[in-house]
Amino acid sequence: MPELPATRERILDAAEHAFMAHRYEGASMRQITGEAGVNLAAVNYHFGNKESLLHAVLKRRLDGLNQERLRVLDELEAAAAGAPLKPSQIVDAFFGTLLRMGAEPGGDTFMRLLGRILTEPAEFISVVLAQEYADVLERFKQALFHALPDVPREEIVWRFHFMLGATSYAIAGTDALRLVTDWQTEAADDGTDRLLPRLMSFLLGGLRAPLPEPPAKPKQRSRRKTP
Amino acid sequence: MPELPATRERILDAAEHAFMAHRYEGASMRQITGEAGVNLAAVNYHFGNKESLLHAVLKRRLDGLNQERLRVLDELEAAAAGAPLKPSQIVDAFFGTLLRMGAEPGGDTFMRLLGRILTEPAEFISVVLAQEYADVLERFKQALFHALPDVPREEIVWRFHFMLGATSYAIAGTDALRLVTDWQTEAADDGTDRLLPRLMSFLLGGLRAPLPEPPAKPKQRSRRKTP
DNA sequence: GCCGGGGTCAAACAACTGTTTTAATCATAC
DNA sequence: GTATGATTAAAACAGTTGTTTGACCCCGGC
Repeated sequence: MPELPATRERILDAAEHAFMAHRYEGASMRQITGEAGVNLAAVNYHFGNKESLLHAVLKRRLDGLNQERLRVLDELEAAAAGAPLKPSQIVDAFFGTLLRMGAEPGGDTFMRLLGRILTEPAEFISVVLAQEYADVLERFKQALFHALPDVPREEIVWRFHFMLGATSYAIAGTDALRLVTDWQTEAADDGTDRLLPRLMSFLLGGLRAPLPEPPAKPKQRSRRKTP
Repeated sequence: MPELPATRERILDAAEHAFMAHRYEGASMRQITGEAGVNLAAVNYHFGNKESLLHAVLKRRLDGLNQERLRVLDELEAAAAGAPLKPSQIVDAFFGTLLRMGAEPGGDTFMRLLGRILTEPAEFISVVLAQEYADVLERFKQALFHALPDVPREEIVWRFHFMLGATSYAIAGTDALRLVTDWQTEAADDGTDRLLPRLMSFLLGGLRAPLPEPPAKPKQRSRRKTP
């Protein structure tokens, strides 16, 4: 193969960093191309437009991440031989694989980018992520359904949603919420190796929490809320 | 008092909606003033600049919310007479009060705005929220410290962080993650009255989860990770 | 030699950004 | 009535945005 075009990768790296630092709309093409050391028109030449650039940035890492997630899940299910998995195994295969990717060189900036981009209101991002995530999310949902047969599926979907939110904040709001919670004295710079077990125990505790009382039947307890 | 200037409130309402829909940088002054039906220069006349407008939008609701949160906490602590509160009481006073504010007319758009704005990388927003949140967050942290005396304080701070993330996603990502998790069939439009008990049980489960094993001592298990 | 095309470059494009300016309008006080 | 201060109006401000243009370079094939 001929020498790989270095500018494409440099644009992707710079864009990943800029999108992480300033979000999609806040990161300008001139910032990205300036940081990459390439011409302004290079990104339009190689990627078409800004949207496709973000798509390429996400796809570059998400492909590998989701492949790895499915591989781990396949391995677990093969070892279980039909028996339902433990919830902790599934949660670790999904969220643990994500967080461990942050330990790789350069993976931390992408993790923070991912955490921030999930709340973007731009529609095309959601569409991209839906395409990227659809199959793997379905697989993990089914695995959780089998692992927790006595929990209503609707409840599992909700809790999966909550777990996504907690994880996203944990990796994205590293500096945003540091101001809010002002814990500069405690637990500031002890990397992600401590974050992983903390987050995992929180997620599992939430996932296996006792079910909320069925809401629409107020005949058991007649507790009225501030009438 | 003279007739309250209607344009100020209309600007605030329109800005709240626009900031919720397009975030801070994505919402333009012309969108806001156009939606409010006022002149473009009106916002600069009444608020100075765009940053101060966002500050006013947040302050208008956060003041009442935090006052209510502190009031509920005061009431609980007065009723307990020195005894530590139950964690569920504290969590409900903080997050339940927030979610119940979403049930008020117009409160839902602000809740979604709040959930999205917390991950903004712009510094001044974090500064504003730090000023706004500092005292109430400290009060609730202390309450949790007393309620969970055998849990390390560092761990409580982390889990408070996780709870913030899960809540933020639950209220902000109503449409963003609906695409990802494609649950259009299930639990789409049964308002926030069902969300509250679901989220509360998840948060409490995560808050009271068993502590993670102390991480920095790898002499117990010699499991090496993919050498 | 020359030709062709992938890649880079500076420059300009139209559209949009937040903000300011200046004039016009309004209600109220004298 | 006029004067006064607060609000609104249209227009222009300087700057940035993403994208496009057309010339330019370089390198392998003929």
